[in-house]
Formats: sequence, C-alpha cells, structure tokens
Amino acid sequence: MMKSNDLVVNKPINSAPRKRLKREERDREIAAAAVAFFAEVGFDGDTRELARRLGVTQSLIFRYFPSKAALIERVYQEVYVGRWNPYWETIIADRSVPLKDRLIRFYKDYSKISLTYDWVRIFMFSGLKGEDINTRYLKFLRSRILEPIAIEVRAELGLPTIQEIPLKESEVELAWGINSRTFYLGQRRWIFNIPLSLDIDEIVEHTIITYLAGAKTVVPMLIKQD
Amino acid sequence: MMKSNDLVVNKPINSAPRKRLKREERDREIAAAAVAFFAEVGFDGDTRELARRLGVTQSLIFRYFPSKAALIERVYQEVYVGRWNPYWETIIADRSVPLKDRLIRFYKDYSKISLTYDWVRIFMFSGLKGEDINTRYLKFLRSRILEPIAIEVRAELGLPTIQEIPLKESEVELAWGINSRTFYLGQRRWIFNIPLSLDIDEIVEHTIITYLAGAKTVVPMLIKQD
DNA sequence: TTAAATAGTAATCGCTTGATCATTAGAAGT
DNA sequence: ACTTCTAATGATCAAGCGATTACTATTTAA
Repeated sequence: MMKSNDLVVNKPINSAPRKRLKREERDREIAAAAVAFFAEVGFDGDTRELARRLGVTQSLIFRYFPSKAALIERVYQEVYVGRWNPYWETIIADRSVPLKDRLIRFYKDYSKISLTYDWVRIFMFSGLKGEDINTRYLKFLRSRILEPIAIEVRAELGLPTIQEIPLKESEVELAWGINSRTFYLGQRRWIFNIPLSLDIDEIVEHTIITYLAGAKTVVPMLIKQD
Repeated sequence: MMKSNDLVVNKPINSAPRKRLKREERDREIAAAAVAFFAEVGFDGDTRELARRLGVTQSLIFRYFPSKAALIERVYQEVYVGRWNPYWETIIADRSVPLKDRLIRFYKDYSKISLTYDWVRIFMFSGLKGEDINTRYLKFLRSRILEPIAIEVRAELGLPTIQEIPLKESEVELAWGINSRTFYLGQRRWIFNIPLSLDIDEIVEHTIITYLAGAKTVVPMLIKQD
C-alpha cells in the first residue's frame, strides 16, 4: 500500500546528473537489483519501485528486458544456475574422508548459499508461482546430492551396494531429511522472522549426527523390505 | 495473465437465476472460497476472479467484507485458528503411552491438517507477505508442542528434569527437526509439485524413529554442555 | 568539431483492480 | 396480494501497472 506522501512519477527521485553506464554493466546492475527487490516483495513487485531503487526511470528497465517476465527469468538464472558449485558433488563422494565429515563440510558450505535471504525467498516465491524451475532444481539436487549420500551411507554401514540391492525410495527420503531440516532454518529466519538462537553450523552438525544415527537404525530395516 | 478469450465483466458467467442466501451462509461461502482461491494464486489474486468462482458479482464481496485486507484477515482466522485441535497437546503429555507411539499419533494427525494444499500454501503466502501471524503461530507451536516433546524425551531417556537442568535451546532445536521434516513434505507436494512416492504416514514413522534415535545419542551430550 | 551511435528520459496508452453507490429483485410478514 | 426488508447486481471511478514511443543527452569515431 502506498503512503499518501509518496509521489509516484516516472523518474528517479534524486535528479542527480544522468549516469551513463556501459550496456553490460547496467544490465548486471538491473539484474542484481531485481534479485534483491523481488526477493523482498515477491514477483508482483512493480517495475516503477524497482526503477526507483536503481535511481533510474522505469522505462529504462524495458530497454534492457523486453518484458517483466524476461527480467524474472533472468533472476532465476542468477539464483538457481549462478550459485551452484559443482565441487559440492565431489565432496560427497570422496571416501578418503569420513562420511560424517564430508556431510558436515558440504552442508555447511551449501547453507552459506542456500540459506541467504535472497535465495530462500526467491525459491519460495517462484515455487508458489508454479514455475517448474523449482521442480527441476529439486530433481537435480536429488540426483547430484541426495542419492549419492544414500549410496555413501550404504558403504559406511557395510550394507549391500546398489548393484546388489537397488536404492530404495525410503533411503533417499531419509536423506531429504537433512535438506529439509536446514532449509527450514532458512525459512524460519528469512520468511517467518524467527531469529535462530543457535549457530547454523552447530545445527548442521547436530542434524548430520542425528541423520547418521537414524540411518544406522533404519536403513538396514529398509533394504530388507520388499 | 489473462487469456484474450476471457471476458471480464462484473457479473457471474452463468446468468442463472439470482440466488439469495442468508447473510451468515453467504459469509461462510465467501470465506471458504477465499481460502481456496488465495491458497492457489496468492493474496494478489483479484476479487473479480474470486467472485467469478463463487458465481457472484465482485461487488457482493465488498458488501460482506469492508476491504480485501479484511477478507484476508478472515482467511487467516479460518486457517490458523480454526484448524488447531487442543487435544493434540494432551496426546504428547500422556505418559501411559510409549513416547514413540505418542509422537507418531500426534504427527500423523497433525499432518492431516497442516499438510493440506490450502494450509501449506496459505502459510507460505502469509509468511512471505510479512504477516506476524506466522511468527505467532510458530511461537505457539513451540510452546505447546516442541518444548513438551523435548521434556518427554528427557523423561524417556532417564535424564534430569527441566527443574534440575533447564531445557537447552538445542534440545528444542532438535524437536524442530520433526516438524521441519514433515512440513517440507507438504511443500514438496503442494508447492514444488514433486509427488511423494511414499505414504506420509510411513515417512512420519521413519521421522519419529530417526528423531528418537538421534535424541538418544545427542541429548545426553547437549545437557552436559554449558 | 561534428556527426553517428546509443544510454537514458518523459509522457502517455490501455488494461487491471479495489472500492463505491444507485438500482433491482427475491423472500418474509401482514 | 401487497408492502417491507435486504441480498445481490451493474455501472463506474480513481489509482496502479506493464509497456511503448518520441525525444534528449552523453559518448565515440571520423
């Protein structure tokens, strides 16, 4: 809702001297501002307000992006594609390190990206909007991270390999638990506004320990079932 | 976005004979439709579309609710307040039943409410909108469910009571784990559109077993720390 | 110094949307 | 059947918003 003393016009508030940036630089500036802006107010946020925050006219945005939808698409690229670190996938599989340490290391690092204000909120806003990029991202996460974790747990517990007994859905489901646990931290912090009294790193450690303890009890049962 | 063949007028599509309901009945009908509608499209959904789904004119909505904000407030009441079952709180504390069974029983029942399409999505939409009702709800949940669970775990494991050693933040944090785990199921199903291949009841059981196994390992450590 | 190229602006269009109000019509009481 | 009450309608307003276009100002190259 607007306050009555806000004046909505089509130009930036500070009539500072017109700044002329190179096309690529302005492009990045708009994209970055769009990520922050849409993360805050959602994708229904209007382009005039975004322009105001950039100190630029609203029409300029449409000289860089053909439509608001295209701008939003760019935001997805920045957040989903641009922040994935392929090295993560190798951490999980490195059996020269104890599994517990691998998991803790990965999740601490992954949390630094995926538990930021922008990431958490963009992820939820786009999900609620029905964008299939979320679905694709989660499928990617499953195949690159969760299934590998479930496989490593088998090895850790001296259980049959997936060649002998294929991975059960419920084993992957158990691994989702870590992910859901940490992501929920981000939601509490950045969506529900409940400050976390404990350090995230500390919670990650407890989560991994809890997961491994649970897996030790549950996984042997799971793979015996039909 | 509108499709060009949609015709937006200010009257219901089927010009069926005008139906005249009692004030209270229409009130409930609008509120129920608003829950379903806003759960689907978010709170930026427009009142004309809501009216169309009700088979009623848009102006009628404003004869029952003074503003859209008031209608949304009503939606919160329906979802947050109207669906809480006070009996849940007694299940947790009933020591005549094994803790594992109590937890499974509660979470299976709670899931039936809080993992519905409407509930999950309204919860996220209102959270992202910055409504403090989410914060209040989660504080309520913490005091009525999570802290009691942490207390019961102490008793189950034969550990000191909270009179002897006050409840640690990290013990409550561990209990959040169950909740985050199950809520994430709802999000995967109703927001990210990933169908769950396993029965929710089954996942709840695994989650409780995993939690209790983890608690057995972790909680004794936690309460020894400063 | 001048002209071409282009980053940026100001104004405006057309449609959407919350909200209002005078009017219409279905039901209840007599 | 007639009157009264009020649920529901239809038209309309004003503000908001995505998008377009003619114009302006700043670089860059000749």
